Amino acid sequence: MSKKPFYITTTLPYVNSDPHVGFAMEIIRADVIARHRALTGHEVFFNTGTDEHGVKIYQKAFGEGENTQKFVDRYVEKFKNLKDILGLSQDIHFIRTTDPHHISAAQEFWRRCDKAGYIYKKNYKTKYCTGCELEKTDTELENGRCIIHPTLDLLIIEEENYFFRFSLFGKRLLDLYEKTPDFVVPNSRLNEIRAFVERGLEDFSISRLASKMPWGIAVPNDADHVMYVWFDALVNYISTLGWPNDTANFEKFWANGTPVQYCGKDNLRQQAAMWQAMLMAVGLPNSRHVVIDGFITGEGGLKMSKTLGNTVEPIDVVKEYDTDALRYFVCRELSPFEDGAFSLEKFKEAYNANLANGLGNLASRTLKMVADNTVTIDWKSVEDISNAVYSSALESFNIKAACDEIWKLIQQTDKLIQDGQPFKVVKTDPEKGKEMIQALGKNLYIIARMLEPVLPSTAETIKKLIKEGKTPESPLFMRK
RNA sequence: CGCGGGGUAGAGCAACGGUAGCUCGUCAGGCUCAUAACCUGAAGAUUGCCGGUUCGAUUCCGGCCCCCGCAACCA
Repeated sequence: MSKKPFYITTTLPYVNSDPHVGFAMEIIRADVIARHRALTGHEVFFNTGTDEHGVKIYQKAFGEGENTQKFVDRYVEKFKNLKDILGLSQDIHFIRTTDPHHISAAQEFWRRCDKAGYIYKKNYKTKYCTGCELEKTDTELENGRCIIHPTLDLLIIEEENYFFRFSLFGKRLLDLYEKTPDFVVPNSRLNEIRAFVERGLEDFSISRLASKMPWGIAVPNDADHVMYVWFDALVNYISTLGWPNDTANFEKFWANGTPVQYCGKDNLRQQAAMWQAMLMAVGLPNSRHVVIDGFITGEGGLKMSKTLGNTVEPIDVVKEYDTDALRYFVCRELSPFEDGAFSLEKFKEAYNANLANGLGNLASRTLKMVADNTVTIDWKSVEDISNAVYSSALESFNIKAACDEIWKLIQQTDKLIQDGQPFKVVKTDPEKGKEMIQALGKNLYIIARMLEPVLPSTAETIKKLIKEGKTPESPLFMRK
């Protein structure tokens, strides 16, 4: 039986700082979807990587007196380490925008865009603060002045940039949203991007002067310019597949697959509009789904910030609680599409209630009865998951709803034990008692099967214990 | 009239035109297989404010107040 191709990617985090919990959430969720697809007969191509060009990285490396390439090489390792820290799929693809293949792919993409007539040159005005010696964007200004140097006037600098004719794609983008209403998930974000496109699009700049900022991919046939990092970075979604050279993988996973892109809500425009217009410009098929995550906020729903001291480092959480606990929190305790608050207090509460007391305790009590009464669990009979709510939730990227379904079964099984009291029955009517325990064991196996995409290592442990008829040597999740 | 999200029990969330549910916490009872875990029950909400539509609105419409994020060349 040939497997259906399935492609999923995260955005590429920018490597100017350590991986933060928001990206951890994004990639864990993408991993859950990827694992679910792999478990349901798909051949999965799961992409992530690092975005390594641009002025911020150039400046930061410069500021630290380090060679830019060495600087990014060093940071990339931190992102590659996420694979183990977060328990990601072993076969995840990791692309760097400094990979030679990606560089040539981005240049080819540019050429095709240019050839199709969607790139042109024009003057571009920037605001420059002589205090910071930096160009400023409007968001970095207050009352038309630099926040750090409010007494200085800003210099207006004019330079030539290449622009992408984004303005020509409004109609086609709206058609795309119209034709595929689940193109952007959730629906509220589709409305948002539609409203944005309806308001009218402006062409955007896609290059920078190499004399000012050399850390970028060279623009074909113009040594004076490098690509603006957005243009370069977005191409990774297809360069990772080998495009334009390896068309086999591209055809299979992108053109004939259903490419899914996960991203944070700050990336809505880039992923759901700009990138889609770029694809249209070169005549390539659009993505199939763009799934938008909310932000993780700190205590009290406030933006996480170092000064407020409400930041949470994923690696610290994993050190104290383990990978699956973090995966659990991200998948079930945070809203699947809206902002959600992450505090250690909340984390501990959820951990104790649902992993230690809920899942872990149920596994302990069930497995104890199974082992003490030497009951053999007919796990093969429940190998297939036939829970429609669970499956359709995962297919529509509502991981939380899928998890709720698992915890519903955990609760039901706890109640089954309480109501039926098999531990008592087995003493007076062994046959009937064992039958009841057999049913509990099957339930636990179903729970483990459903947990596989979400808590892969815990699921594996439980399945193994059931098959061997053993009890856990130590609690699956120690109470904290 | 820039855009979007939100205001529901002590806290965090869910739901929906027709008795407002869940988790944590609190109180009472039960069970003992289990990680002082598990099960049951109780207390606790005039669903931000005002008006409208309706037999009936928390849910639809209008207005107002408050909170948060974004406002594209910030990668």
